[in-house]
Amino acid sequence: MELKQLYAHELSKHIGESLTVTELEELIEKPKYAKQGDLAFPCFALAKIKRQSPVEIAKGLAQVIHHTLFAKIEANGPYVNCFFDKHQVSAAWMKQILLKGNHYGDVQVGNGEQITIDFSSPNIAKPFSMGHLRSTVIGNALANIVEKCGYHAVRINHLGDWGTQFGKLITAYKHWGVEEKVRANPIPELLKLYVEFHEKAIESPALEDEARAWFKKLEDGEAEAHQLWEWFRDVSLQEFNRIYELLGIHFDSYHGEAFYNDKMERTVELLQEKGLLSPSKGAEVVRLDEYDLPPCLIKKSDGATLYATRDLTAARYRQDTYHFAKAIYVVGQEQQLHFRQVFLTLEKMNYPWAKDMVHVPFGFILKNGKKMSTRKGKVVLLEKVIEEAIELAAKNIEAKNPTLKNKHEVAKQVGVGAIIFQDLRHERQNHIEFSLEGMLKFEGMTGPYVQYTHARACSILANAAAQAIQPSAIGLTDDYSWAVIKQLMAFPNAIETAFKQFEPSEIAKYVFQLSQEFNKYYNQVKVLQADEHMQGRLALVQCVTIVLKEGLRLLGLKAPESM
RNA sequence: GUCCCAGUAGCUCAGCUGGAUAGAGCAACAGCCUUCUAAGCUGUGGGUCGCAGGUUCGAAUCCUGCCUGGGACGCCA
Repeated sequence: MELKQLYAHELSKHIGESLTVTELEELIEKPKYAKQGDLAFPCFALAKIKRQSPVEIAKGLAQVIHHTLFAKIEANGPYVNCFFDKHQVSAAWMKQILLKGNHYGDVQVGNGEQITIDFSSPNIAKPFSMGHLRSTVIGNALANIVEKCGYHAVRINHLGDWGTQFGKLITAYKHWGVEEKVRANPIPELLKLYVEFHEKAIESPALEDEARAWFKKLEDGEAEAHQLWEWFRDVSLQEFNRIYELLGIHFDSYHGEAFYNDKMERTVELLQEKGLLSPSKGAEVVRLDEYDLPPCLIKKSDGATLYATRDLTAARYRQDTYHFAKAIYVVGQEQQLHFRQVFLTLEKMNYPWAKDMVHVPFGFILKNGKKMSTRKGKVVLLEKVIEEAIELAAKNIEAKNPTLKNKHEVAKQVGVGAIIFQDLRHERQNHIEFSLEGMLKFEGMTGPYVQYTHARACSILANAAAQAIQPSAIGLTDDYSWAVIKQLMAFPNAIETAFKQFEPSEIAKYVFQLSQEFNKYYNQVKVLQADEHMQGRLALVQCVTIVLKEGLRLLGLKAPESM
């Protein structure tokens, strides 16, 4: 923030060499209360160096600091509080936002380098549950944020499309499957078959052998096995795509586990060549004793590879293909150990890019304080919840704005927005207690609240345009505008923090706060009132729509102009 | 047993690299629509910041120990 630099610079002129400008900048903070100004410099550190009372130092500094952009410098106890010239600063910032439009807040840390983001990654033939929602929504937001920061995002859906379960699935299908049923209702049918297999296998263990045999055939590329596998994969993907479509999320790659099958051997060879492999209880592992970690398992005792092998292979493939500057994995926190092992193994393989691997873990969705179990069939289906949210949004529109055009589209945007926002407003590491109620809430800290704020603002702009009134970045000085301006100024900062911490909730919190300030403003100030400040107020409103829309976009929400 | 994460208002959560009076949203109660969309705004009540020590001018924030909850810990992913 340039004003902070400016303040640090001005302070530095009177402080001398005891603290550098950057040190000062780090000390300067944003006061808690508006009465305390726009920036505050606490004098404790200085007091220690100069062996003077901080209160005295503050008093002294307050008297000597002057700048045209500062309206007032005030000593308040041990703090030197700085008040900006609202007229000048607000005019300048509004002008900047209007000029940059949706590029306001762009942060140039990246320079077109690629960042791969591995997220969503559902398992074929299994329902898309609430649990997958987190990875999907967080990953997508991170991809948007990363792009906002100057990188190129590669969205990768690492599908769970391989493994012994396909042997079981094929076996079950051959015994009890009906093609038409699967075709009509793929995932539920396939899941039913999968469950049936497990039930029957308890009584007739021969099924397990059969399943193993089918999986072996699949691995050997036998025609029928491969054809069935491909079919299961296709129909599952079609269902997933329906959900991605609803959520407005797309991927650049669907290379899942199966894709790496023929590339695994090379990874094992490389590990061998580098002398990292050691036998252990019949298996092949990479020891990580020096890190005080359990070994990374590469090959089972029967010679088959494991998921660590697959992740190592995928990492190498992605580096070769995309030359990523960072490779992000949006995967649940229960896999933290696994990723540490994989990343350290890459490091032992001497890949310089091993340091660019990052696991972005997130908490579970809990039900009654416990992890939701897929096994017990008590899964809540995401699609159902989305549909319910859309329906509720439609009902609201009917009640509150029945003449709205494209009702259906808006209902979709609002319903989906509620669900995405409900997830992203929480810090990703925290567990989330599953709450249908929470996802179907449109008031308070919700997506619809922010969308509604945006729509209200748009409505003012539309009314103004109808009267041929143009916004103009004229300075505003009242407290309500100023609160909004300050919030607008904080946008780039929110983005930077979100990027540095891989934390979309920073943006969610930000757009909510901006909405709050704007709604207060809206309630207190009549924008379209013909006086000399009207065009300035209009500019403020327009800035708010720009920033809200862009913030929502980063989170993956649409911003309808009316609702 | 070892390691990781969390414990703030009745509920769900903020609180930035320690700083000035502990903050929202739900829920409860009381107000505000002849005026730009009331999916909004205003007000009231509600907190030993898990417990105990320590670091210092100052700790919800940093360190140690303990308690509670969740998770991970070799052939599943």
